[in-house]
Amino acid sequence: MASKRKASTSSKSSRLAKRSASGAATPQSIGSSDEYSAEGSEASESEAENLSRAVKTFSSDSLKSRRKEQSHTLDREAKLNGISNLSYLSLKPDHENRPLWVDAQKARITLEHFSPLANQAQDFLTTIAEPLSRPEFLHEYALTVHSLYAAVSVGLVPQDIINFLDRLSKTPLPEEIRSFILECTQAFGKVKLVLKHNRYYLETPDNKVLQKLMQDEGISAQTTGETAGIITEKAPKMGGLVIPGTKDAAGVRQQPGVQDSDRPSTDEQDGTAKEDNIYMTLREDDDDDDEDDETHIHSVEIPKDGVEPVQKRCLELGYPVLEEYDFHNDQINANLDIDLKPNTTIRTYQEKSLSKMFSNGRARSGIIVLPCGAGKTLVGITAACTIRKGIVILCTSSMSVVQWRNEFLKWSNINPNDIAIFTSDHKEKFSRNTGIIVSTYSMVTQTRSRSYDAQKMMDFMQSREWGLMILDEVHVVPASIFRKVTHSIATHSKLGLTATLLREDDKITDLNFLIGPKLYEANWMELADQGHIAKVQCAEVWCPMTTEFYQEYLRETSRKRALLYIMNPRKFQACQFLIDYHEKRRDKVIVFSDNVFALKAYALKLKKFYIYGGTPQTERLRVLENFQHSELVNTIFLSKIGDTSLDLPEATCLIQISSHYGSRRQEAQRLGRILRAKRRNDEGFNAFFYSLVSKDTQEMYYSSKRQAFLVDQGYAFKVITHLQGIENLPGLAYASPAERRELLQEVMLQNETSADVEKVDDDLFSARSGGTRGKSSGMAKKGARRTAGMLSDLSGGQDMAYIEYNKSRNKELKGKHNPLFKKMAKEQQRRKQQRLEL
DNA sequence: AAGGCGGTAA
DNA sequence: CCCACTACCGCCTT
Repeated sequence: MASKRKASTSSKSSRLAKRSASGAATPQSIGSSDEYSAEGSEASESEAENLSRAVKTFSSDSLKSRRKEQSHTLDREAKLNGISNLSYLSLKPDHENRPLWVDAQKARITLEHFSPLANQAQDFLTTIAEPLSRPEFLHEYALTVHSLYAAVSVGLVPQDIINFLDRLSKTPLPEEIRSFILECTQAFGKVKLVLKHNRYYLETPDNKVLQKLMQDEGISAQTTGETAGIITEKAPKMGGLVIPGTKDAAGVRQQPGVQDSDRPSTDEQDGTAKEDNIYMTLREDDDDDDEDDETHIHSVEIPKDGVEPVQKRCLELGYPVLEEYDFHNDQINANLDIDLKPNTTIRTYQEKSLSKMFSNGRARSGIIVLPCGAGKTLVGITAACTIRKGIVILCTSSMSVVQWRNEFLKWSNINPNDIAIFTSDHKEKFSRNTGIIVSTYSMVTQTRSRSYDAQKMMDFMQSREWGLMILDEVHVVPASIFRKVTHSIATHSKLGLTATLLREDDKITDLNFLIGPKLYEANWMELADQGHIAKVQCAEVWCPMTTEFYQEYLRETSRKRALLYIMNPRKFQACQFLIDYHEKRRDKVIVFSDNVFALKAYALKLKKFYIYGGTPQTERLRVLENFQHSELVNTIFLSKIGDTSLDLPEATCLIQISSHYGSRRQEAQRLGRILRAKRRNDEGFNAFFYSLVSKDTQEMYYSSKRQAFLVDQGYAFKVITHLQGIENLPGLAYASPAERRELLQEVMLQNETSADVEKVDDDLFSARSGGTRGKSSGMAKKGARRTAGMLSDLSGGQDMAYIEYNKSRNKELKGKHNPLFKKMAKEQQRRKQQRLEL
């Protein structure tokens, strides 16, 4: 649940370990300033200062993470000798067959991923614990209050969890863990919010709990009035409902509408079956235990507008309210005529995630976490096809609104008239008595005056009851405004979808009561191994600062430093080289830059198209279209517009040149842009992800922070300190000190006048002929072509103490000018023409 | 079609 | 600890 994975010391340490392991560089090697001496010694003093700071950063990090490392050491030793360092506990005789280590003090669980039982264990662990890091061999999980909450909410009882851990642990389950689980879970899952016959009920099998809650002023205040009073009735028998693990467990299968062909292929079913066995055996163990408690349920009705405060209050009291929707028995809301198309197949993990949602025959609210490109949309659609009531879908941008609608039409048999779009320029309604509405968060949460149509539409949405609300990119919801959606529209259940359930603030835990617990989180590496998403080679390219730039860097206030390390000529060269290399491999390259100035500067200098916020819609589309289909456009530059709100074509290589904040979410999201890549190279990678980092600057720190999430997902970042052959790249930019000085001046000028961005835009590279903002995106005027010829002048080249990365590359790196430029020039002409005509 | 505005991330 | 700061979004109005 609490996917609040701050870039914790633990992740840092594992990252550091990885860096050293890659053999390219260790933190210590930063200390050797030899590399810089070639370029002038006057800066060396301040450099040394900076270096020692860098070293200090790393070492203090490693100090902080000592605990983690210790635990790793324990694990390693334990693994090697078969002797437990958790020596206060005795190993079970057959411990070798059991894959789990349970650390009672930290409530951590370590899974030996090489164990034959690992797969079964992993499924269960992701249900009951928070995955901290999942590299190749040892996976670490944390048992937390939130993760146990999630476990209970998908239908596990405490004894399930204890039995499971006890069974798979190498040692007898520590008493602390046992009591921790019992303590946490006794209050969880006891209270449910159920919507029956259009009324909300707070429901619990434990009358004492309800009594206790009713004694709370905040809650009783909401339940007085004509609806007051506790109702006690017999609990519905599990009749049509199912428990996790039985062969009907997957909610999708209960639906008669879902065809047999939707079943996973046979080998996939094996996986499910194994998982079933675990559940089954566990169930047998405790079948009798919870029988007596659950024969009666006690409930109290809550008026609609009381739901939100009660929910919040219950959480504060330690009784988080589960939301479930008994859609089978909802006679009030009209059924929606929708099914998956017969030939639609759902992948195992998609089915698994949905089975968490529907395992008891009701729809429970919660969050499903799948990496980009793993088919989140199809999960949402299948959920919609299971519930088959009115559906609201909320997205972050109007672009994805259109995509969602298209996906619905593609995967389901929904009548196009039954699925309506509600954005600023589309205000449709569905024609019949129920249907699907796709909208944006901002449309629904609009605080200021609405246009007449929008108001009418909102009234409509609020006047009726919806079966399911799908919250796309659900990690945005904790923002103060967006969270309004969770109660401004009446909906029986909520499904949050996201690839990266993390934020740099701590609001992510709010999702627990705003939407529900995390029902499922996929393992990126596993999906990559199964071929569902691309295998990505991640690399961090360390670019030393040139002397001139580093001097200014040290002089500047932190505010102005960013541009210096982004515009670092060495970084530019690395970027140029990588683009060249990957274009020759026929890769499609996307270059990301947060900084718009740098974005333009890079793109114009390299004569590539770029898209940023100010680029008009038509031009964006044209550039993307060309990038996707034209042989001539193989590289585009994108601002952070590409992070979210752009429907990007498939790329196979991604280069990040500026990323000066430590946003793990952004990093993951960007990586997601290449997860759909299909083509495979000799080493088995589909795609490449480079982060260009200026050495010995703040960027190093941010970069490691940003990578924390991906590292926890099991990605290894290779450190590259030398791009083999870069010195010989024809037309290498900024090869001469004069050019670099010129660039530096431009950067300094930009820093001076950054207030007046427009002005600088216009004259800095004189790349365009006036016009309003955005019109320039595209390319430099023809004629600015740089020629090779500065190669002899590579005075700065030898100071790059690079280590070789890949020997086999750039055999064929003989420059040949791309006809792209001509084509771009034509394009530019045409655009100008168009502008004149308009 | 463009600018104002309020909103978000970090 | 909170706040930087910039770039971006979508919606509404003109």
